Amino acid sequence: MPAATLTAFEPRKTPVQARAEVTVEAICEATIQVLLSHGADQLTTTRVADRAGVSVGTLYQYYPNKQSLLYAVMEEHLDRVATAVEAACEESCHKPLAEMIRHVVEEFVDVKMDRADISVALYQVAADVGGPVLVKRAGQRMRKAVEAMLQTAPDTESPPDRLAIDMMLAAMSGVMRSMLEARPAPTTVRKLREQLVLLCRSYMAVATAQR
Amino acid sequence: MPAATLTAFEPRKTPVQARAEVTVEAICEATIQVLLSHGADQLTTTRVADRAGVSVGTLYQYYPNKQSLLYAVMEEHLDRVATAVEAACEESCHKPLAEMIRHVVEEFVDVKMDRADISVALYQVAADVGGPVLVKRAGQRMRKAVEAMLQTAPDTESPPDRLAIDMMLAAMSGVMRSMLEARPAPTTVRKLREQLVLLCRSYMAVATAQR
Amino acid sequence: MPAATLTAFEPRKTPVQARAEVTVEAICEATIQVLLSHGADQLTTTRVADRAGVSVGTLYQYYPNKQSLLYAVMEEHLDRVATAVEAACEESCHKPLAEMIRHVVEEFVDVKMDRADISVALYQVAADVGGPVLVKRAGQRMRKAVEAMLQTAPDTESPPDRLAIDMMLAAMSGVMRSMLEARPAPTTVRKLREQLVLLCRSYMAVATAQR
Amino acid sequence: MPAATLTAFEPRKTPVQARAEVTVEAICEATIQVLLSHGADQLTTTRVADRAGVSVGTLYQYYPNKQSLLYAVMEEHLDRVATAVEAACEESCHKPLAEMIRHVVEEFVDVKMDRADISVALYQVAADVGGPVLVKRAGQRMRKAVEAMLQTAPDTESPPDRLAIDMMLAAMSGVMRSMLEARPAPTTVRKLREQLVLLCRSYMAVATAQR
DNA sequence: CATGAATGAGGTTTCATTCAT
DNA sequence: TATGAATGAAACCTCATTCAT
Repeated sequence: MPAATLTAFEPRKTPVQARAEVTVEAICEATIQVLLSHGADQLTTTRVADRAGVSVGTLYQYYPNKQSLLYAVMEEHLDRVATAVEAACEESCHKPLAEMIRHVVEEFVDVKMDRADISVALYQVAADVGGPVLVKRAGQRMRKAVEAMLQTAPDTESPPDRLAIDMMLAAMSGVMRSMLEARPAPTTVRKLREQLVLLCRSYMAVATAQR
Repeated sequence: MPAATLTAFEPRKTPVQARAEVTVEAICEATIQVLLSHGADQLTTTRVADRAGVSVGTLYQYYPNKQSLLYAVMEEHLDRVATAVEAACEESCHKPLAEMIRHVVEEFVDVKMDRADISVALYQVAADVGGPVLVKRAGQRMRKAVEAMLQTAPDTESPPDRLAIDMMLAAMSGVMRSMLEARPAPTTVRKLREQLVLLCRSYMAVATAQR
Repeated sequence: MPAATLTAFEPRKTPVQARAEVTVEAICEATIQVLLSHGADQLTTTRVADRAGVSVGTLYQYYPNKQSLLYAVMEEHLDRVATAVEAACEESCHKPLAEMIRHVVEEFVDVKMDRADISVALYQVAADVGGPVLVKRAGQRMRKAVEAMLQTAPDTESPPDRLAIDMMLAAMSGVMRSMLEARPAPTTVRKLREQLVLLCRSYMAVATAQR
Repeated sequence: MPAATLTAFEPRKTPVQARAEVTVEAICEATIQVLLSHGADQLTTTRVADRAGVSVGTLYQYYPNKQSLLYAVMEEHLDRVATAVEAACEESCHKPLAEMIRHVVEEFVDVKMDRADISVALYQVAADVGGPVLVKRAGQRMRKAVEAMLQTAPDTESPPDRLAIDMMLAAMSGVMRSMLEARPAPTTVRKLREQLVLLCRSYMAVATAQR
């Protein structure tokens, strides 16, 4: 995959007028809808524009090409997730380790489930150019946030190292993905979330003790 | 995504002559190479045929369409993984829980790393039609194998339930994926593998105690 | 031949802008030209587009597939013929039988000869999916028109039945076809037309007497 | 349609061995079956070979190309029809005009209906290269035969001219075609055949009187 | 700014035909 | 002679993108 400068995916212009704001939002939402209803390989710019109720020309006013559209949707989603995790981390500083983990895990699961449709839709394009980079970037933000939080844990002398945190986050992603693809009932979601808390806690406990 | 009969992905004919056998293998291998060198959206049947050193026509003698090609490669890979895990489970019956987990996890990591190229390549097409189904199927095989193995653990009265096993497998997949995408050095692989053993062990311990 | 929904041949969209109107007409005309110059099996969408002076893409904006193109041309032609016959029938109501027949036959021959090129071209595709249906439909329109006309003949007590009218129409078609394929000189056309009038008149006379 | 030497359609070799005879027959029959079950545009050499129970290679032993296959089937069919008409003509020499017509028309209808499947199947390919020529040739044979027969009619001083005979034959073809495509019940066939006799008789009467 | 007609490169797939076995 | 794997030209059709209105 020839790396193609990532700047090529930046949106073309930031909407200034209110009307434009609405249009952009509609296009993003339409992208997700099309992704879910037709699949990644059936996603065409015309279809997205149709769904959004605008013409192709208009779509190209805001996004220089198809990739940038997917890139933007993905970026926004990952940003929302990373931001939520960061917030949870900050709120949980200085609390006991077990509580920290619970908060972070629950927040992570909730923000993903909140827009489960987007999460699922994006798995189809995550592997595209730009996807892995964005995922990595969001991962690093979360890693840093968790790391900082753990430093403040009152009941932990030597907090887990980076590698352990990455492990945990990777495990969380894996569980999340398998959950999303199974489209479970709300009660099941709660049960799984609880189990994920346990999984992360037990691993963090081990990873802490290790050092 | 209207489900489109899965039979549409079945290979067209099984080669009978010796040279045909070679051809089919070459096509599969070429598919992976192209996936890695050009990416999923640049994978064209012509390119695959070229890489395999045959004509497009020949490719279509064995696979009815592009999807079936990817489907076949994926199926084979997932089968290899599931089979390896099943074998590991069988071998570890009646051993202590900790040993069971180590064996299974190590086998899983090893079989994935053994053909890391394929694993990585397939992440790009896993979301396509047919992918999720195959993944689920392989997941179920592994779940059953692990479940059966755990029943024989001498040091565990009430083994973890299905949900817990699924959790663990999902976590393993997530960690594996993040590992593969980072393309780590062999020493790092070993360290990560060890950590994954710890993660699974600790969770299994908790999940067992719970009941 | 599994019947394949006929709706699959409907034009894709009706042109709204003026230039589009021109484009569609050019494509239809080009189809006939290619049919005549290259034959049905050498008719390719690219060739038609070339001849029409547009790109393939444009062709596919208006016709969902190759068949629909031929279907449209055929439909228009048959409609023109059926309409002409219907008009002739209406005009001849209440006139003597002999005059009726003359008028209808002459109109039929003339409308076919008027666009002899199209008539000939379409014989090549008439057997395709959709063709027979359209032919039958046009045939029924003509049958009904003739039937209604004959009811008003002042010199005929019991007009010929459906079967006889169908016979006559079939005979007319057969003669027409053999005429068109022979590409006769205008004088010959007039002679043949006159003979066809005689043939139809004599048969109608017999068919009337019969009852 | 660039005329392409017609010799290109001649069968490759005449089978000498009995086994080959069977093979050739099977291929011809298969051609018709495929034409009827799949349509002209779905007729592929492989499909015909499959249906005939031989390999493509074998098919190409007897026919140099696809066209020659269709050509051969068509030629045989038209020959059978023309021969039947010629025979009928000869048998009817010196009989009264009305009887002549009845015999010829009935023979024509019967020989077509006898292998109605072939007749129908061939309408699909009649327009192809070679088709019109063969049709014309058969038409001429029939025209000559009818002409010769009419010369011997005891009750006709000046028999109809060529043009009139061609008219009649063309009308017969048209009626036949419309009959075949309607796939009528045997009783209907008899009724239609009787009507066709009337049509031809009445026209011949007129055409005779005219001179 | 918005529209949507037009473009055409390029992808998928078929199939007549050949030729080594 | 029969087979059927291999070929590759060429067909159909899509869709990202542009630009005149």
